[in-house]
Amino acid sequence: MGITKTEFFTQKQNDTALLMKALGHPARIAIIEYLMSVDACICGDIVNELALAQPTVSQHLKELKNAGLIKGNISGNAICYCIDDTAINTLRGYFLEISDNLEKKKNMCC
Amino acid sequence: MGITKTEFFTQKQNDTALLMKALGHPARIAIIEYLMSVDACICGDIVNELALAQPTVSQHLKELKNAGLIKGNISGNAICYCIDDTAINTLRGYFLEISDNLEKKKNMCC
DNA sequence: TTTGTATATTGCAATATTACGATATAATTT
DNA sequence: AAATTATATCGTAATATTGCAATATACAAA
Repeated sequence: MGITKTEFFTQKQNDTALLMKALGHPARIAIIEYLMSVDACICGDIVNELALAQPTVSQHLKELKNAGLIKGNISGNAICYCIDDTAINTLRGYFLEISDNLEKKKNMCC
Repeated sequence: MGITKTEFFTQKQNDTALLMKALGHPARIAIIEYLMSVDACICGDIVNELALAQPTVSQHLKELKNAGLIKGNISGNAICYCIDDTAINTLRGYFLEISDNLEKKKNMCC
């Protein structure tokens, strides 16, 4: 059907999946990496950086924003986007937890 | 168009996006968390766990496997799936790096 | 060897995503 | 105010994803 059955999963599982999904496109990875590499962060720079059309970049920025991965401040007639550390820290914690867990039961399986 | 323009991004960006995308669905998050929670790991258990039909679960397992997030060993007429720590460590490292980077330039932007 | 059990594959309908031209909005400059 | 600049939204075509019934495969047990 193409429709995800979110009702069968926990809130946390759905939230985690949404965060990961938002990062599941190279353009959005590139945006995050670009925002990480610069101090100033204006949307126009991202459009120039990405080799995608401006509406496409705008759409990707919107998805990152909806997921809570970036935040945008209006700054004159431009918009300053930057990474939201809350989401990043959530994901950092998530993978640290899995990694620690795997470390503990090394060679217990497969 | 619906087709991702991978040629505009680096190999690493595309690879990272594929890993993230594989985790961008609650069923696949649930599978990873289930594999983490148990010592034995047989596909049938996952089907019982998930409230999704067997072909659907099989498809999600395939995607996780293609992404390198899990590996499967044939064990009799069942298959033993478990988490591949290499991919998890890659993700852990990725988010640690971003997190560290954000820490450094605290309040530099937005 | 037939029957059962476990998993994968195929085929397809419903829905979502990607990309972008055209256009809208909103602040800035002239 | 008109023109310019920066970004968002709309509409739409192409493609991808999700989910599952039906079926195939492959091993195990009787």
